[in-house]
Amino acid sequence: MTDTAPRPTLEAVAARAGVSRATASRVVNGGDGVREPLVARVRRAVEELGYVPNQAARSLVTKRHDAVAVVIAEPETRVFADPFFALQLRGISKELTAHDNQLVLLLVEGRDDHARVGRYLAGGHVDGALVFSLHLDDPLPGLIQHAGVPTVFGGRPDWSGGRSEALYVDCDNREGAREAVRHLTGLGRTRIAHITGPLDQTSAADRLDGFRDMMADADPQLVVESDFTPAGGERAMRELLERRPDLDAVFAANDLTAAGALRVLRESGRRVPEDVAVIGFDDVLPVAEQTEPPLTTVRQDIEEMGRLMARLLLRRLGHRAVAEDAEGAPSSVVLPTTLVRRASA
Amino acid sequence: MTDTAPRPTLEAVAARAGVSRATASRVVNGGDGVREPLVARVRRAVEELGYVPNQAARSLVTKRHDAVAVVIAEPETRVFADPFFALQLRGISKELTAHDNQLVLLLVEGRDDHARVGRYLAGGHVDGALVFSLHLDDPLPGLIQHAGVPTVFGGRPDWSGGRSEALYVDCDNREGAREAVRHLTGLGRTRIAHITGPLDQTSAADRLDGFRDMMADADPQLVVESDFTPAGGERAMRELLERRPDLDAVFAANDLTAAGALRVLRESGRRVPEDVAVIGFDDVLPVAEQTEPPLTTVRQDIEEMGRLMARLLLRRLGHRAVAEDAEGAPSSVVLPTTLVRRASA
DNA sequence: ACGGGCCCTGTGAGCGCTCTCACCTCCCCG
DNA sequence: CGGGGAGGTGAGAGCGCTCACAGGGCCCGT
Repeated sequence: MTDTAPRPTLEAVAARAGVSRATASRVVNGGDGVREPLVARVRRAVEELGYVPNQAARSLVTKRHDAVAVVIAEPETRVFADPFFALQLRGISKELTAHDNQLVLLLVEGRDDHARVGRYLAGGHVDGALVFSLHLDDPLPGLIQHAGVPTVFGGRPDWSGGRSEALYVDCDNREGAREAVRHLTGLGRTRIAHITGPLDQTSAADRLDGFRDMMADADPQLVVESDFTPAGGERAMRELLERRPDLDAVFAANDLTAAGALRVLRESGRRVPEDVAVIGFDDVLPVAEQTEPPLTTVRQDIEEMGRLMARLLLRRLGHRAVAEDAEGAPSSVVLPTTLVRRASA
Repeated sequence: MTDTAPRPTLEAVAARAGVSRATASRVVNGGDGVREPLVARVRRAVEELGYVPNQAARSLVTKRHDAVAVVIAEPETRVFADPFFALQLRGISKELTAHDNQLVLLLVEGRDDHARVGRYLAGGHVDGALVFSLHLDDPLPGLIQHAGVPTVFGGRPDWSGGRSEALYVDCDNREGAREAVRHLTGLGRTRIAHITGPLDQTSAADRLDGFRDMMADADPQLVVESDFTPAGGERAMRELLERRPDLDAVFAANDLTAAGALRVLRESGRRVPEDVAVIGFDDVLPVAEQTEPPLTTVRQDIEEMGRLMARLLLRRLGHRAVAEDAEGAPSSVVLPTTLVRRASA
């Protein structure tokens, strides 16, 4: 089956163009230092033969793979409900594609899987890795560190102390949260609740910190931990309503959670935003625009974050075309957030 | 930077174990035909040295890559709103991982991108491809055909005539649609509307066919084309309500569309399911369970479909471990659907 | 007790590419 | 008009692995 004729080699191209393999190679790799007539002849031979370089052979000698692994460590919960990763992936894909790098997707499914991923990364199959969604106790960073694979993290990784040189791209979760609360207080709300994300993730923890920055002496009852899912949002909202039926605003740690909260509020007969103002985080369009009422939320440019992650990694890997538009050593990036006003607050 | 010590080679392992490179290789690849004491010695050497085979060198001689491309050709619309692809990806990832294959993700972003993908596939970087979401006029199948890359499609590809040997995995869209309508008529509904998906996709077309099978002489006004998105669902529902305010049921081509329709119905003051029964398709949990009311829908096992696609491809590629549990030539698979009753119909 | 065969192990070639280095051509300057 | 140098090109090695094949030990049959 699939008995494709053997693909032409550089040798064949060289022969057809009447040059040496070395010259053919030079042309294929940009053609610097080869005189014009030869360049043209080789190019034509490539064309006619439909030559495509054998990446394996090339990697064998260059030790580069032009491939980057994307590690997503949390398929259970978020990935499939939240367009968040999909958007980042898209940004990453665009950037990698633009620089002729491949995207190898590694979905980590469970505890044992970490070992597999570690082995893979250590195996030197890819030039670098883009890693997402680390929980506090995640063994992955350690493994990666050990593997010595250049890495950029999506979201500030949490490793209290040490290894602070890790590169990451994040949005300013803390300031975004402050902005949300500021908006709520600006609306005259005083009994503002916060439904957090899983606090073993820095994004959730940072947002909580931002909330506390503004609400230092609020009733601790007004904060309840959740998990970034709609169902979790519902649960948290019910809990909140029970504890403090008089609350007049809710800052949910992400849009999905807000959607769940909104539903419970409606059930309970509250009007949004009249009785309770609700604000989310992320501005994931299909969610934020489709809630009832449409969600006021803190926007982060997710796709751009993906793009930046890829760009950072490529620079870290010394990719020429990427390095030129930015000098100096690559460093982590924290993007600003913006408040998007819709109807819910 | 990242000046990792050079990774050990097979040569090093062989030396340490006191055997030849060939024997070391045999052990690394399963150890058949090597006597026990040697196997153990080599294994230990591998362990101690932390040896990982160089995939590039291996591929260079075997011409296998143990990597499969996943091509998703529609990032604009669905991928990011619909957990559909994410779920399939997960199934695919699990299956590939189980057989030590890598997943190379190719997101196709536009017209020009097709060429890039075609080139990549033709380049022989991967052993096979899993391709999603083909529109009628998609050039991709042609390119792939041309590239001679073993491929399995997600969803029945549409190429009227020819190339019918193409492998695919799909659910029984037509029968699923019939089942939906059957349920609705069973509820005593007679003025049943259908909001389709984009009709240049076979899944949408097949569902429409199924609808027509049951509603042969329905008012053609009751069918309106949409695009599988919530916003599209809203638009379609409004249109429908204008055309036939007396409709008493809606079969939406997917859950997202149904969610949009539900919202418009509520706005218009209709009660669901009392005034209008609504049924979706897919049973994408975060959507179907979270609508108001929860959505009755036609379930397809999306993750399983992904798993099957991968398995089919692996068999097609002659993967031993996969071939054993199924005899004969691999053939396309059409999975049954099941009706999931919730509150909306 | 001896030869044939089988099983196991090692040797060597070569996958397709890049890269170093030597060589050769031409140009320019003295 | 000749020599030095720069720029262009080619030869050859070798990346790390697998695979065909050769060769050597051991067991069995007679």
